[in-house]
Amino acid sequence: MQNNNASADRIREKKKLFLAREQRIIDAAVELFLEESIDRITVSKIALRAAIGKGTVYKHFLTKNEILIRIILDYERNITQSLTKGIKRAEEGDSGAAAKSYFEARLENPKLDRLIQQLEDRLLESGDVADQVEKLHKLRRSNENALSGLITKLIDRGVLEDVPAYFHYLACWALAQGAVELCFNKTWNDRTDTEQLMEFITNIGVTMGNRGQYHPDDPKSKKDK
Amino acid sequence: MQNNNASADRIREKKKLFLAREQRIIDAAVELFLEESIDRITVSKIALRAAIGKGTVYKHFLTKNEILIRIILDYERNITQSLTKGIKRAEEGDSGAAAKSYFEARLENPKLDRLIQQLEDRLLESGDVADQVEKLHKLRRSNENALSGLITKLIDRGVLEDVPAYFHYLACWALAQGAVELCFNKTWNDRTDTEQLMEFITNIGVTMGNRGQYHPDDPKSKKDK
Amino acid sequence: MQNNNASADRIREKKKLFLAREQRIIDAAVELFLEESIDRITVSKIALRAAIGKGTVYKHFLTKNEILIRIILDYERNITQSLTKGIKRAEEGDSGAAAKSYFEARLENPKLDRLIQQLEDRLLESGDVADQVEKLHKLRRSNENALSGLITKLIDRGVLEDVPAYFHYLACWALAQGAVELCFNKTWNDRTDTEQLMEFITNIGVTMGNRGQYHPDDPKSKKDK
Amino acid sequence: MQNNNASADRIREKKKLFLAREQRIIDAAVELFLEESIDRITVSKIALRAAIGKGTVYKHFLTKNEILIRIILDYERNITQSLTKGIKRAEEGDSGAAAKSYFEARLENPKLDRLIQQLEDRLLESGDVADQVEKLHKLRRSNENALSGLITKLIDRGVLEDVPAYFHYLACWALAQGAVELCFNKTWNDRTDTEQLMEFITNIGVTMGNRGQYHPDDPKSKKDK
DNA sequence: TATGAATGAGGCTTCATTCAT
DNA sequence: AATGAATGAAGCCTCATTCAT
Repeated sequence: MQNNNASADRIREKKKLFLAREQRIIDAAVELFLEESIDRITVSKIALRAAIGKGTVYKHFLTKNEILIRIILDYERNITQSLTKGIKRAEEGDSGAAAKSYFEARLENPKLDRLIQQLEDRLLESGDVADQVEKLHKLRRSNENALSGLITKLIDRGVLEDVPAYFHYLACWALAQGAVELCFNKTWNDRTDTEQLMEFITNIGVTMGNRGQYHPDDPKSKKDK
Repeated sequence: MQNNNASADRIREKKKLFLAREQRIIDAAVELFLEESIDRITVSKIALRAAIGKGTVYKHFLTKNEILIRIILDYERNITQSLTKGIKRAEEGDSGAAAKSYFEARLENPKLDRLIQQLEDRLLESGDVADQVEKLHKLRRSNENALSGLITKLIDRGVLEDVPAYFHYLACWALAQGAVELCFNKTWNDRTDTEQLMEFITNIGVTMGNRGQYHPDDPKSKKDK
Repeated sequence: MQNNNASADRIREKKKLFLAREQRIIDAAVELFLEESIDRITVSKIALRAAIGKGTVYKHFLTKNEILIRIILDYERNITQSLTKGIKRAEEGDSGAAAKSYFEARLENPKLDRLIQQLEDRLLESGDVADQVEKLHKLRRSNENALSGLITKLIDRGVLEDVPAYFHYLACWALAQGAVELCFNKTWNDRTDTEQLMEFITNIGVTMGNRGQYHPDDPKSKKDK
Repeated sequence: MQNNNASADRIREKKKLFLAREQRIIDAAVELFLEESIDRITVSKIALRAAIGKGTVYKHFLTKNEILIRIILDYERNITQSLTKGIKRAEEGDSGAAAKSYFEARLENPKLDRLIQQLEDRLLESGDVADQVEKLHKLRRSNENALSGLITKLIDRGVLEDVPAYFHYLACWALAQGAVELCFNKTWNDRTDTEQLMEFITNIGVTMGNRGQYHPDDPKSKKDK
């Protein structure tokens, strides 16, 4: 009995170590990706940074791409959490809270957010890890569902423009995506007041799609304002 | 005399052929990039598609990256043209025309626009062709200057929010950038009504930053609406 | 404890194997270089001859040139050993021993010696591996220093002509260099008595620079003999 | 008749231009080889420097190697001339004149002499242009013959050691070869008094092989001195 | 006749992945 | 179980030579 306990403990202990090491790999990879050009990060370098053998990496991840998708998923889960909180606050009355939370989460560490986008580009093009990618899409769609209800209510209450709910959500996503890109585009990123600019954009994100701004097929819409 | 003319003609003819072939290389490259993962397009494949020898590519471009930057510059010049026309119309009275032109140009062929962004990412990370990249940035900054005057006037006339002119421009850039990304992000691009969505976003782009939507440091700003 | 020992043993064993393989690469390269034109030896061929994968070569040497410099250094170290012994014998009384040892070492395998010279030419022109080349020069200069003392003594004893010590050393180097070249110059190397010729030259090397043969600025010097 | 003359003139004129251009190619090649690493000189660069089209080079030389062998032959012919004069003077009484002329010719422009050696290395290894190489060897052997008579006389007169005549010639060649190498070997060529060193070596070349310095198979020979 | 654009074989190097220890 | 040496496919680029104009 005691033996069983002891061995069970040992197994649990090992599992914990194993998971910790897995996290070390992920962390090492993210660190390196943030430091240097993505193309120049090799599995060797990741192993070195994680202070384990190259072969060991392959005990945790079947391919290099599995590391990438894992990084992306971790990040997306983080975004989801923030968004969930925002939705909750929005349902409690603060109509812009969801969008705000979303923007803040994505702009909190724009460099990382951009990295994720780039990893995603590489990954989707490569074609493998299709099942993992599907997971990512499911996660995002679940966010969408959570939002849809909220947005529909806001449309009903006349706060938001009456277009399909996901128009609002995706416009928001697009602006956030672009804002992040903006932060790191070499053409623009020598501005000194990035912070205020991001605030400006966040505000646009929060108010865009509000009623009174979009009047399809109505040539007089502009006069209405 | 006749001889001179004849030989001059021949030389001109040759130059034309040479340039035509250069364009064939570019076209072949773009085609392939649009068809398949960027990483998987090799100089060999480009040459094959352009129906020329691999070595010939290097008569036209010093390195593979020079092909990429050339594609990007060609595209950016195209955008610039559209924008210039839009600015002109805006100055003739249609205040939203510049933003509209810009969005339309970038969303006309979103797949290509997205390709350009991705090529740029790759290129900047690679580090070489720095001088060509500088050209690109100059082109973009010249666009910015052209816009600044217009935006300033619109701010003075009270149409746009009173923030630094480039806030408006960059917000616009960011939304366009994100919209393009949206079109091809695998998570979202199975929608059927992408066109209307893009119209929705374009409209946001045209109206965003208009007065009455952004009230920094004013907690009551939302009530004002 | 036993485990530790066992694993330490295994590690040592591995290191030995690794070094053995490195030597195999070197040997294969030298073999090939001696068999065929230097230009035609590729990394692929070396790997093939060493019976390893092409990529493995790069685990041992950063570039192809590193293989070359390594061959050169190995050879130069060998020469240094012979020379050191010769200097020792010279200091024990046999005044010509140093020069003799040097000539014998370089003429022992003239084909190899010539290969080394050619590799060096290629290497210096290529420009990289500058630091390794510096090592080579240091090695040679240390030989020079070892000789300088000896030569100075011989000058003091009136055995050698009173010119800067390195005149003697470098004249010796030059003759040896030329003798090697001679062995393999296609114009001359169809002689049948190369061995006696080399003996003749070695003797010149041993006696050249002896007093009574060089009288700079002294028009009567020839009469003195 | 006049027509014939005129056309003959034109043909002669053309031939002259053709030969002049051929020389331009040779000169351009030598210039470039002296300026930069041999490997880095391409046919393109040579044509550019000679201010003609690349294709035109191939009207004059069947392959790149033919340019090399031509440079070598031109140089060797030059050496031959100097040597011939030296032999003449030697036969008029100045016994060391031949060796002296030879050394002076080869050390007059050591950089060029070394280039020739290097080109020869490249060429012989490459295997083609065998017939041209044969020409080179013939030229050298004819020099040898011219010398042999002289040397035999000097041996008979007791000036030179009684060994096969070509021993003397080849020892001389070897020392000259090595001296040139010495001038440009990176390990040694930071000396400041190269000129005196070369004078020292030339003197060795002139006196080496003189009677009284070489006593094969005679253990007492050293005491004789 | 002179040209130079076109060619493509072939070189060096990188790196994800495997597997014996 | 962890390791890291070994692998070889695949990429980019060079350049001697050809040939149509």
